[in-house]
Amino acid sequence: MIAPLAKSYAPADSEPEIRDRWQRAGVFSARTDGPGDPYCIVIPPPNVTAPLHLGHAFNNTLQDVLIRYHRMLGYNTLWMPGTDHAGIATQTVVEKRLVQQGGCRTDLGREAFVERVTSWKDQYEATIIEQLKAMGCSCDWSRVRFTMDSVCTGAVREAFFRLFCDGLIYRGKYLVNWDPVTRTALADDEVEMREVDGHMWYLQYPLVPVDDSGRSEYVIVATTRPETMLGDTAVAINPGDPHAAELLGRKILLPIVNRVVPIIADEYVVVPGEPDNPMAQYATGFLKVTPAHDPNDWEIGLRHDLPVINVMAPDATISRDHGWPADEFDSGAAAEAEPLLGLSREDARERIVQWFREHDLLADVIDYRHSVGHSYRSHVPIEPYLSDQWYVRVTDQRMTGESLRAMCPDQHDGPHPPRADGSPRRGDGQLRFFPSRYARTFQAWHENLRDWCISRQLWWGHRIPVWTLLAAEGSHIDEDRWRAFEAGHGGRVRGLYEPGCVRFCTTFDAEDIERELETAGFEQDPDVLDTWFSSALWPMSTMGWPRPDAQPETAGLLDAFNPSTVLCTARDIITLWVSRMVMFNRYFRDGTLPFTEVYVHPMIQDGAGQRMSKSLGNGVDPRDIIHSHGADAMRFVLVQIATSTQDVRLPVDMLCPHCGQPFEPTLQDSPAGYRVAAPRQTCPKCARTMTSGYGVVSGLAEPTEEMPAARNSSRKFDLGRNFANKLWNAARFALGKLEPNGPEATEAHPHEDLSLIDRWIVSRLHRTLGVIREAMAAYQFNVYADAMYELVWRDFCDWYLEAIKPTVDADRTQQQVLRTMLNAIVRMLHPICPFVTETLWSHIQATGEPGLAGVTLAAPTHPEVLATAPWPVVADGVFDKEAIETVQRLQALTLALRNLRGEHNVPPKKKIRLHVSAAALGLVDAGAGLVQIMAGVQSVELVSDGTVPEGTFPLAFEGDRLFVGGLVEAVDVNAEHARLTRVCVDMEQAAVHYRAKLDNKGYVKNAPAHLVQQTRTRLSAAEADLNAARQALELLAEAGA
RNA sequence: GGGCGCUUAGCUCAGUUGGCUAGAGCACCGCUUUUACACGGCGGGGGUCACUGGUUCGAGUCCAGUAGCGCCCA
Repeated sequence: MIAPLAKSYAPADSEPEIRDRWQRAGVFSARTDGPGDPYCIVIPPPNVTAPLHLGHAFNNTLQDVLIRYHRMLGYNTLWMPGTDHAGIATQTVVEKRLVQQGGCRTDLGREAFVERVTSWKDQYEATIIEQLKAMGCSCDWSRVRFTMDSVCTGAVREAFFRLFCDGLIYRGKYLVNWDPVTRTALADDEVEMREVDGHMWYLQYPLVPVDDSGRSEYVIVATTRPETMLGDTAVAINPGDPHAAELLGRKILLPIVNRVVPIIADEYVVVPGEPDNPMAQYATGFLKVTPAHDPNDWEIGLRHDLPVINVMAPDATISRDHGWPADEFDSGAAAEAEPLLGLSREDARERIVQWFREHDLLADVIDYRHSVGHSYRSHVPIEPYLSDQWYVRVTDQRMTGESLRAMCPDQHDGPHPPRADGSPRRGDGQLRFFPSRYARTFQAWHENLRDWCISRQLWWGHRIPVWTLLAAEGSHIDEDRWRAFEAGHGGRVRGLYEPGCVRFCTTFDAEDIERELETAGFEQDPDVLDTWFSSALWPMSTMGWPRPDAQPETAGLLDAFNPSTVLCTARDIITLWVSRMVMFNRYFRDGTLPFTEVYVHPMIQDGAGQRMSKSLGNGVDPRDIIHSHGADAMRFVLVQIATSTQDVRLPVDMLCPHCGQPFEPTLQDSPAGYRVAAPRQTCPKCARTMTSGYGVVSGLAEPTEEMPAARNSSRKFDLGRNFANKLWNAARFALGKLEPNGPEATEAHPHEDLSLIDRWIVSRLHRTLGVIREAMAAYQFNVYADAMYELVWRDFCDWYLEAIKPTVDADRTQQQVLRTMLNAIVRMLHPICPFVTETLWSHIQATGEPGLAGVTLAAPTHPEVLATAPWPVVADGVFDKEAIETVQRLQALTLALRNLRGEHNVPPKKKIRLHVSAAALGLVDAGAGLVQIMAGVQSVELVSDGTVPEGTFPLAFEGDRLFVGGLVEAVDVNAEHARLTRVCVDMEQAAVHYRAKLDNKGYVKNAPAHLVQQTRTRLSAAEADLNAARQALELLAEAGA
């Protein structure tokens, strides 16, 4: 019925069938009325921009481990899957393709373009889901969400409307990262900082004279962007500057435009010669302030209420039409600026510098290397550009205060900010970070928060649900009429009335109102919302908020699973995302948190230590690793490298698609300055060519039949593959030893009746379960993986299976221990390696009932599905300290004997003879044959003191002298002399070390008594072993003489 | 400039309240194709725990400083 196991584990033969089994059984679907406490994880939704790479595989593997582990522990689990529309990123990739094909977004039109992005999204959403399934993720696949599907859209509309009604959304001026080529705003993370060789220009600005003495006075400002001087509205000086007192209150006559601007005092200005500030060497003490074209100057402008003069058009040419006061031209003051109009930023800079030079106002120019933000799309420098944007007032105490108050008190530095009404609220103090240091990042972010600009000049995203009517030139808007309109629609629409302008925000499902508005001449805002707006709602929107019962798949979810248990993410997103989810969930759900724990895991880097990224082209597709090593191997290694401190470097190989050989790819520097695999690669084995992942992503090398895209791999995953195979073969062996058991086998096997090695392995099982329990409570994934490696490979395979080989065939009780151990091990490994364990499960089930006194392995809810099996429970009484200690001593003796065998090159099959003292004989007897089996010992005889058995070598063990015979035909005196000398040196060093400790009066006086005693014991053991080895050397000398 | 990390064997990394002569995997060197496994078994070599100082009976671990690397924020 069940085919015998193949000689080695072949993941590709198992994985598809196992996935089908899970799918058919439907065991990952959550039930809101399920038994057990809720345990819920909401997936950080991957972008639909591109397929997942190993960084995502890492993130999701850890989530799956948590989910599977808690499912087996009996929690009512939900892992909510889904994807993110990723506004600008996705729009950019699609637009890039369009341009490559000779098209253009604006030619296509908004609707057709969005359709195109949607089909891209459909493709990659499917790919991502397929990747997650291939990895074995046990998400609830009946509930997949997308940030722009109808349910999530409903949440976005509701949230926006409520914030709008509550006065938390407003419209304002904002400096955006403007890309003048594509004419859109960019998010901060889409701006690439690049080191640029530029200049620092020192410009002289004349002071407006205070008297008519005719004396010329100047201040000198330093700038890297002289062209922005056209928009200067002040010159700032540090209030601590010695010159401040005499200059404050004076005015500057701005050259070229002849604008009179004040000298103001601001702390931001760097004082020349200031120690510990590298900028001080370039500073003049005077800062030109251009609020419309520099973010820092914008802040200064706000502080001092300065005019804002924008001197550029959206294409970054100099223009008088976008905020430059007309009277400066009308009066003729700015006449000298007129020739500059229409020039590009670069040309204007040249002309302006030339003007200063000609007028003898250019004090100096020096070479200056600095970092400048560039558009990652058009690669031109970003222009900070003033425009109208929508904001969320996150600085409001209802937002940022609630977020800070959510932090658990021991992770919050100082007392929580008080709530206005002083009353405690649900969710207060419940949010905890792992590792705890990330709480500081979270707190610092909120304490320095600025309002959140949520509008984006894009087409792909949630369109802002605001309709605007502007009064026509010279006419008025009948405000009363629109107030009546608002009142007549029962709270489904909300107005914002400004002079010459009415805006309406509508709620979800208000298409009738929207049509009415459009008929009346209102236009919907063309912008879309920042992607993070919908992401911030993700823990609620996926569960159907605000109308969970409107569709069957979300009914009841919100009450059952919000707050979720833990959010798993990398640290780069704590501020952008975690904070906003906390603010929104608390705001909209009466203080309820989106999750109570945040686990921040390390980042996966490539072999050069660079972060793995979709756009960089250094990402490795998890399907490549699944192909080369199997999903379990990948997962095991990922879990094992999930430590709490270090990012993980992953050297990446390429696999030749022609001959299948792995090799290290040739690297080169990309234009953005990263180490990447050259687009075209040649196989060192077969000399044929292929394209790299970077080649494909960058478009520098299109894969063809002769030059296909190569898969990646990494030797890092060999460990996992070997481990899965090891388990497979251990199971194969064990299954061959197990006779089907009858009802009698499920009877209790009293623990004290078991043999030493059986008690030992069950004790190791008990201890391992404890280690895993503690590790998982603290999110120490690597400890879990290492504990399983140790239990399976070292304890179970190396010792237990070898030890029972001579006895297990005839010993039904031992078979029951073996059956129980195998069953427990596959359960315990299942969360990390679900495929190989699930594959073995049916075979293990077929051998009968597991279980021992004190060891409970309850039946799965679906007998054929290991994923539904309960976690093993081992009673504390089963732990046998004596068995652990005795086996440890026997292992030490075995190791000493193996070492001796190794030194003398004794063939594995050759048996040796052991002559021991009474004390050692007791130990060997307690082992009931363990040493004999493990060290290839044929006979053990008692030897009386002082006699040396014929043809033997002495061996120091626990201070005793044992003798080993049958090692070799003829004694190699030199080799043995060398070995014994080495033992003497080792033991002497040890003795010296311990003696020094004990000679230290402070140690004996202050250290805990048990440690001092331990040191004494170790000293005497080392001394005894040293003596034994010395005597052996003497004997050897006599024998050699 | 501020914040958070990191520096331990040739490589990639563990080492949780200070306490075994500092560990693992890979790589390397021997031996080994033994009826679970060569994706294996057995043995071995290999480290001034970045550097300097301090606290302590005792420091890879705590404190201060120095150097180098990385990330986040400005």
